[in-house]
Amino acid sequence: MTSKKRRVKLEDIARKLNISIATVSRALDENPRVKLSTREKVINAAKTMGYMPNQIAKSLSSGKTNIIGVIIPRYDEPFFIEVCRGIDNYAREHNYKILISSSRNSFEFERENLISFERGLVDGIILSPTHETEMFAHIKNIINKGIPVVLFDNIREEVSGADHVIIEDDKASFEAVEFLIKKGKKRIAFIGGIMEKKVFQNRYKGYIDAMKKYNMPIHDDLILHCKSLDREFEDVEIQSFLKGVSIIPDAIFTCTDNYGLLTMKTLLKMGYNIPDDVAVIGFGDLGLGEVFVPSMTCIAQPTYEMGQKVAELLINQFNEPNDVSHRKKVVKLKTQLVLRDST
Amino acid sequence: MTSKKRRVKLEDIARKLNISIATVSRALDENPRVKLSTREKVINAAKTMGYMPNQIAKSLSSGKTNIIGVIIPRYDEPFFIEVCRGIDNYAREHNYKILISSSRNSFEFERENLISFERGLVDGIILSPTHETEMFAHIKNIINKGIPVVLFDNIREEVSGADHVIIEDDKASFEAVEFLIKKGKKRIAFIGGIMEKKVFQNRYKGYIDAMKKYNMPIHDDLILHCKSLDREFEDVEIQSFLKGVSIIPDAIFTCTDNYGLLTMKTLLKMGYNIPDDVAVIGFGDLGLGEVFVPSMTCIAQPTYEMGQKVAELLINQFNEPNDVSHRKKVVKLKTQLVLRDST
DNA sequence: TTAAATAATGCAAACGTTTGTATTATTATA
DNA sequence: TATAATAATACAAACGTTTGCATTATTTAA
Repeated sequence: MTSKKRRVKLEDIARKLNISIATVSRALDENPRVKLSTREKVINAAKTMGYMPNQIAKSLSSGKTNIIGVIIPRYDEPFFIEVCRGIDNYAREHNYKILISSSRNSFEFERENLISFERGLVDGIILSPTHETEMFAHIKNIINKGIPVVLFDNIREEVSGADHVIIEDDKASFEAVEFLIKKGKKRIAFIGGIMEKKVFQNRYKGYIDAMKKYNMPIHDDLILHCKSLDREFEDVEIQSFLKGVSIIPDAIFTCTDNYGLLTMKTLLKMGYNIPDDVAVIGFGDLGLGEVFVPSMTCIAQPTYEMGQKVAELLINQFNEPNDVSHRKKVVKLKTQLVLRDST
Repeated sequence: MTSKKRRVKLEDIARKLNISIATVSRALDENPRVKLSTREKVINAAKTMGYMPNQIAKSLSSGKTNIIGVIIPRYDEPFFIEVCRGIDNYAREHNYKILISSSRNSFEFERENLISFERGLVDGIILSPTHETEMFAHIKNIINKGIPVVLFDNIREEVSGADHVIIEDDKASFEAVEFLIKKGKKRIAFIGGIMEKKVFQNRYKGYIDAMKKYNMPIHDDLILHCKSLDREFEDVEIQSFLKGVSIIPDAIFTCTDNYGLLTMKTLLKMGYNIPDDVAVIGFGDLGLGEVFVPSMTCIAQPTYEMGQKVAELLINQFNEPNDVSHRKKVVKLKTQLVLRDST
């Protein structure tokens, strides 16, 4: 077993064929400057010698890594994974790879991740800010260094120089609540998440706006801003909310799929009939809403498309004159109410 | 707005302080060879000048990228994401990043991904082979080039030179079926996946072994090897299976969480009571088994731990004498039957 | 006070490419 | 056949680090 570990490099091919490294490089690039016969010789030699270009050397030389850095708050949320899938798909079609890292819902980790991406490993960054992220200085800092950035989902503050992709959260929840009202529901409860997240602010706003527009009484008692970040505790919180309400709601608008499912679970266990006693709507429509019995009416987000859009914007930035110090594109994606058995 | 785009590099610091690049490099490395006062001057200058090391140059020079390549068959399966989370966690603690790519359930993509990882961007590779993967030549090829490889989950053939991490699939399903038998179930159905996947072969084997051990009649009619790779079609397949069975089962052992949930959904819609008419067991225990009503008994896999283990093995390989041409460690992880309302 | 020992720093090659410019080889033109 | 034009190739710097070895500065010992 001859342990020939050394990688074949351009130099090896060059020496073997008695030509220069530059010619080898250009031949493999199909550069018309090298004679056809030479090119063929080189390509053949490369193949038989098992040549593989060194990506790192290429990157150092060209100043491009063809890697996109992606920072998401967490892995265990289908929404983010689906966005990543969209990013990956678009990126690969354009010859980019993606390097995902999780900020674990922590501003500090987000900052660290961003800093580590400043080390030249990535050509640009896609970021979904944490709920803890209040100051955007770390992001602006990156932008000032000339690294393209696109933000999505939970953006509390518009950042000059970065593109933004968001969902029409307020409009979506307005419509969902309006739908419940038009169905004749009188006591519509709201289950949302931490108000530090812009998306939850907006979804709450949509709820309030719809209620006001139709002159529905707003009971604080029917409103829960879920504080947990962990499924297990969400469950506990929702259970104690539902068991403690003074007025029994006849519909519940929830701000995530998971809130919706947990709500339905608890309602069923409490003996309520869905949708006759209580109707439930979820938000997201990733995965299980369709499988649950009864199936759950959801606001469907174009999650995969969001990923694609985000990647598209970033890659466009790569090709723009990098002088544009105040680029700022905001893309709002539409949602759709998918009706199922829970309403 | 002065558009100073050029990155600060070691040379800039060196020039500013009138010292050599080598000293700057060593100072930032806290190398004791440089005088404390110099080191401090350098560190200060680096900070005020906003120096960020160039990862690519570092990698080229050191021959290490500190990136681990991960290839999974698909993103939209919580199992793989959870494994990745485990990998990421362990990797980060050891100063590695992970670069995930999906083979999209295609052998061809798997091969392409592997080849792209041969270009020196990653220090090692973690791979979960596709169901299409029959020949392991592409993997052996990588190993022969001296790139450390660890395989997990669906391994049809042991690959000399790579570590393996798998679940005790056969044992797990044996125990689950045994549990059903001891509960007095007489007509236990089986819903598995494509038999090209080793994991499904093993889970089927466990079912058969248990049935044989307890002299239970095995009806082909009660066995479904689901062919779909897509949730939507899985649903259709399972529905038509359940509606078409000649004997009504009193228990169904299913080989994934999703099969289990879809089974329960269809049973409920058909008017059966779970678990009184039919008991159901799922496999995986990621996510929704607990939320469904009734909650689903599952075989729980140590998925996150699997990721950690896989990463650990790979990183260990990095530190081994790279001469070991026939290393091969096989790690089998234990499962646990989690009892819930569906049985 | 000088040689020897040690501490601090600098030089330059190496990592494997790309690419502008210089050089050489070949063909076309007169 | 000499010369201009063009085609093919080679040279060498650059990308930003790391690191073995050489050199210079400083301290210690005699």
